[in-house]
Amino acid sequence: MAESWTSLLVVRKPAHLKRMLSGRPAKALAVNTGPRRQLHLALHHDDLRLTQQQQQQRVLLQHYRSLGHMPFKRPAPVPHQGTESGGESESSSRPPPAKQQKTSMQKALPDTTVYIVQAKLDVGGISELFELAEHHTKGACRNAMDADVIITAIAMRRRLERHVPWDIAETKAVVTPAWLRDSVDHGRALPCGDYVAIQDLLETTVEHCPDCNCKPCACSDGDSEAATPRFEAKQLPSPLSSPSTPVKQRAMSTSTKKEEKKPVVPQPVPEHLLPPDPPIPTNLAKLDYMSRYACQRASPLVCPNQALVRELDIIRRSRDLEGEARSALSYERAVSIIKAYPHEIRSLKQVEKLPFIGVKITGLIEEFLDTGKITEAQTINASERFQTLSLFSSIYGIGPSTAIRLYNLGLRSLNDLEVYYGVEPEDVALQSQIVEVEEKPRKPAWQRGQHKGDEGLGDSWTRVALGLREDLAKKIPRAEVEEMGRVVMRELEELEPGCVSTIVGGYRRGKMESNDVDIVFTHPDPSKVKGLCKRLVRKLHERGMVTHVMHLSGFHAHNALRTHHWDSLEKALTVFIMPPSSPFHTGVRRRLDLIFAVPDVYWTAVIGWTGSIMFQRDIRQWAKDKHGMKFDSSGITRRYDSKEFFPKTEKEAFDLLGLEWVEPKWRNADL
DNA sequence: CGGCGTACG
DNA sequence: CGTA
DNA sequence: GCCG
Repeated sequence: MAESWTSLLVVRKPAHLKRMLSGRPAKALAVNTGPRRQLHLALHHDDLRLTQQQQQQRVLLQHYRSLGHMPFKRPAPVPHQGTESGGESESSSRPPPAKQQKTSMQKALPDTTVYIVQAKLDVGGISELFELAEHHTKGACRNAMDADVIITAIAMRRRLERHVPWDIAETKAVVTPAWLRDSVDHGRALPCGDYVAIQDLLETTVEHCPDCNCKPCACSDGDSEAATPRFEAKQLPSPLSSPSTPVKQRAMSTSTKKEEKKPVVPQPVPEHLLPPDPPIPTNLAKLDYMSRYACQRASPLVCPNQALVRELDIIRRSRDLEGEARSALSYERAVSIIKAYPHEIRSLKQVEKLPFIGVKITGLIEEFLDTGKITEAQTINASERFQTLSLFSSIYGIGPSTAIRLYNLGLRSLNDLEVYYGVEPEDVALQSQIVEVEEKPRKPAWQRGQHKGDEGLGDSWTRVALGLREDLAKKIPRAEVEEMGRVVMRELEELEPGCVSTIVGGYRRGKMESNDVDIVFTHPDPSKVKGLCKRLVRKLHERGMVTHVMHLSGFHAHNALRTHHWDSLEKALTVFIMPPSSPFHTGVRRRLDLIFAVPDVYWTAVIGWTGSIMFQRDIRQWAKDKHGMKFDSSGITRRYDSKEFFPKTEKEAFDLLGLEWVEPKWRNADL
């Protein structure tokens, strides 16, 4: 069913290239137009000898270079990083860009109000147009109806109709972005006929063009808020919380102040769906750092033995990458138990009694106590193999198995991967603009790869992921996480007033920087929730804030007798980009996960998505071992009679399982 | 020696 | 297999 | 790799 809007948008590096696409006719370009196809074929066979592979690689690389494009700079293969708690130093945490400089120059179009259709524009283009609009016109308005001129990169009527009602479009000049640029350059409105965006609208566009004679502006002043591309966002510099305090968002019951006509009383959100006020403190004395369950321990973000834990985690990651999942699990547990140990470890005796510390790991700790390091970890970390596998599996969609396969093929760098997956120089250039890719009914990865066959080498999905990596590798500062929450909430509020949300994930556990943003939503009225996820994603997508949808699922309720209610959640895994109107706009794309839960399972969803992974795992384990209950993010079920429990608050869920209350900031059971 | 969290695409 |  |  109409997945048309689900199409993926590939947006890249708008910065310096955006000018280039100005006059060009809007045109969708397939990612997979590969004159390079043949070249891939040579690589499709797994069974080629390795040396042969490497030769192929070399040939490709040479070819690549001969094209004269040095495929954009890559962040140096992260030597691994993260020092102490204050180990940012990333360029990512730069302050929000100062708002555009107010020029006092004469406006080229002082009486013209424009409406900018963001669809099909890349971020750079959007922000450029908004800036032009702000500086050189009367302003950009929020509703097409209020504008004199509509600016769009869309060329097809059907497509435009999704964003602007046709009958309104017929009363405006509808032009391409080039019109605004050129008009600004010329210091006056140019004839719109030359820039008409959609042929069907040529006549009306000419008729309503603000060139030559000055028509009265149609944009009502009543819409002052929208007239200048919003400054509201910066109003609230997020007094939100101290770094380690978890933050939940309240539904802003004050939605649209102008519309209060209906007897639809803005019914207050039920207390229990909001975070407890005052927050519930953790009784550390009741927790037990010796417990086998992470959910019974207090695990701080940074522990007294952080250096040791980091060494062990290197080994853990290595085991994971090498496919030794079980071994990795043991290291994970060891890390976890040490993370909760409240003192600096000075002697082996302190450690020997801890669970999950066996022979092997005791030995490693002993070495660490003696020498301050663990040789095995150092060796691993210094190895090309480890560094490369880490790098490869940092790409979304590439896990340990694929990483090893690629490594065995002789690939070593992202550049190699790009060649292998057929990212071409022209693609790189293309990435500055919008590229549409059909959402293909692609077979899942586990069905390809089964030895021989096509391996899905030219897999456009992986290419997209490669292109995104540079951005997604960057950490997200807390303040930006909060802004993302606000921005998304604002859109949701327009869609369905009265929603409640909690930003979960590492952010909620107090991390200063996050790798992604997870938000759990609900609405007091359960019937309002169904389909909301898709609707929100669609809206964000139309607004240009969601550029990719990597996964989208609705809930199947308790249908098949198979497994009961599994997934009474809707979730969307997306790529988000801050709108240009936000003071936090940087153009860096971020992973954003949206989870919609009916109110009954809201708090279990929040618990589940708050993590950490080990904490979550052990909650499940605890629920099973001690209570014969099954816990997951969509509910708590008693195993013998399948009775479901729906805790009304987060604390109630802990009570139900006989667990001491543990604040999110004490749930950092993983490194 | 079996089990290690669990579900989904 | 990869992701949450 | 560790536990029961």
